[in-house]
Amino acid sequence: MQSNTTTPDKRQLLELLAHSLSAHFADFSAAAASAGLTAMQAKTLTVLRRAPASMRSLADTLTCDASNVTGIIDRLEKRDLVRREVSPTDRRVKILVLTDEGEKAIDMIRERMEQVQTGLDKLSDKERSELFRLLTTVFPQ
Amino acid sequence: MQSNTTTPDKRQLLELLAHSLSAHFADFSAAAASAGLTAMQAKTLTVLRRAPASMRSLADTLTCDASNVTGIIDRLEKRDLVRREVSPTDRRVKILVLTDEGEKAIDMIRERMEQVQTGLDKLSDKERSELFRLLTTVFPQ
DNA sequence: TATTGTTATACTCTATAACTATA
DNA sequence: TATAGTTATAGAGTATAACAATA
Repeated sequence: MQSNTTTPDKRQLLELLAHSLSAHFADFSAAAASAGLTAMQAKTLTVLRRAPASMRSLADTLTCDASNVTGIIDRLEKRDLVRREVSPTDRRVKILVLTDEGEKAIDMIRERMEQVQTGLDKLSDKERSELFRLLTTVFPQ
Repeated sequence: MQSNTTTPDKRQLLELLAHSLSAHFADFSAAAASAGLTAMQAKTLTVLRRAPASMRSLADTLTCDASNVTGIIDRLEKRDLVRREVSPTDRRVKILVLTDEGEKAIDMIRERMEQVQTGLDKLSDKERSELFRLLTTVFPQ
């Protein structure tokens, strides 16, 4: 079986990527909103779900200025989703830890995403592997 | 040649999509910033580059409330990148048209994106076609 | 001296609700 | 009445600069 379409050029692929990622972001925002969170707050919880982090390293991961993280964490801490702890080795550093409620919130959002993103279910195992490989090539980790 | 990796599950694909989204958005924001624009302003110019649109339809395309569009267009119009015209058929409707300078700005950003997104250059024609097909399947237009 | 985190400031984006002018 | 667009308001994210505490 052979495709009868011509190879898409770089511009077409960029437009499709923009559209696809935009759709993904809309879904993520909606999933976050279903837990009463913004996309940025949900992303922050996702990062801290993997491992606790300092304010500094969180700012690097979120690629935003450190001054922004203060406000983001303030709002999450006010809702008992995140806890600030003082580092035992460097008293300047705050270690950010997810509370049990914070873990529950991000796990719920992640489940919601798996329910909503039905497009991925249309792919065969072989196609999933190929999409994974291609995206990793285009956006190296 | 055969891959020795197992098929990624849905969660892994979702995480990769999130990572790709972040990387692409960071690149787009940087490209927009190089023209002194925010990502939202650049996206607005991208939409209007295809065809003029009313405030209402632009709000639908940007998936935000109509009240936001007023401010976004205010700022773009103040810099002579966009022009409001009154619709000849319905005097309530404003038609948004890109100025020559607005066209120049978004074309420059698009060129910058093509230079920056070098990941796509790593793909063969066949891989580009396959990525296009897979993304269209997962995120239908 | 350098780094971590915070505060102050200003701007943009966001949704909601109330308003106007047209249809 | 219903729709298109605006205004007012409040909250969230953003960068910059200045600051205190600690290394």
